[in-house]
Amino acid sequence: MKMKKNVQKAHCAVDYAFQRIGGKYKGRILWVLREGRLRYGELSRAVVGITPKMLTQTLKELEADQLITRKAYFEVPPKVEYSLTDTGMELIPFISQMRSWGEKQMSTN
Amino acid sequence: MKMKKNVQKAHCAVDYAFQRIGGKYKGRILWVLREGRLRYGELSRAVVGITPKMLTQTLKELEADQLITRKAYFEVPPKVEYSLTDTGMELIPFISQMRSWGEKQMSTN
DNA sequence: CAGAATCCCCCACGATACTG
DNA sequence: CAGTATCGTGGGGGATTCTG
Repeated sequence: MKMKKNVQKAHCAVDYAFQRIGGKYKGRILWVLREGRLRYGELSRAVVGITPKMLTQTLKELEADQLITRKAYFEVPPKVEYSLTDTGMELIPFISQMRSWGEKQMSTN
Repeated sequence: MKMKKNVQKAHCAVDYAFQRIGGKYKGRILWVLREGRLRYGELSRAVVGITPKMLTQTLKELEADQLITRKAYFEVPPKVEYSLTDTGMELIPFISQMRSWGEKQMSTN
C-alpha cells in the first residue's frame, strides 16, 4: 500500500489540517467510526449518499494518511473492517465540536 | 448582497459544518481574522499565495454565510475592513485545535 | 486600494457496470 | 461482500488584465 500524503504544500498548520481532513466525505467517515470498527457495507450505509467508488477512494486516502486502519479477514464471504488510528481518534473531539456548531446553525437558520 | 447559503443539502451536522468552512482558503481566512479586523490588503498578505480573485470570492462566501462582516469606509483611497461575526468567532476554538493537531502532525512526519 | 472581468484547465466527484 | 474499471462533467481554482 502506498503511503503518500494527500497534502500538497501547506502554507501553515491550519492549511495542513484542512487538507488532511478536507474532501466531501472524510469528516463524516471519521465521525461514524468514532465508536468502533465498521465493515465496508456498514460504512456505505452509514455514510448516506456515498458511492462505492468514493467510499473506497476516500478510505484509501484516510488509510494512506494514517487516520484509519484497514483489517481484512480471509474468509468467504469477504470481510473487511475499518477503524480509527490513534491519530484519527485525536480528531474526534474537534469533529464533535464542529458537529455541535453545525447543529446549532442548522436549527437557527 | 446575496444571502444564499453555500451549503447544498447536508446529510448531517458534520456534513453541514464541513461544507460551510470547506474550500481551500476559508479556514485560513477565519484564522487570521481571529484577533480583529483586517483590511483587504492585509488579508491578501496574511493569506500567502491567494490571488485577488479567490480572496474576493471567498470573502463573499464567508459574508453570505454570515461568518464574517464587511465594512466599507467611503474615503479616498478606498478602505474596507473584514471581521468575524459572533458565529464566525465560535469556530475559532475548533480551528485552533485543528491547528495544534496539524502542527503536531507536521513535526512528527 | 480594493476589487472586477475573462479565459481556461484540471480533477474531485458522479453514474454505471462489472468481478474475485 | 467488498470492492474495480470506465467514462463523463461541473465548478473550484489559477493566471492575467483592467478599473472606480
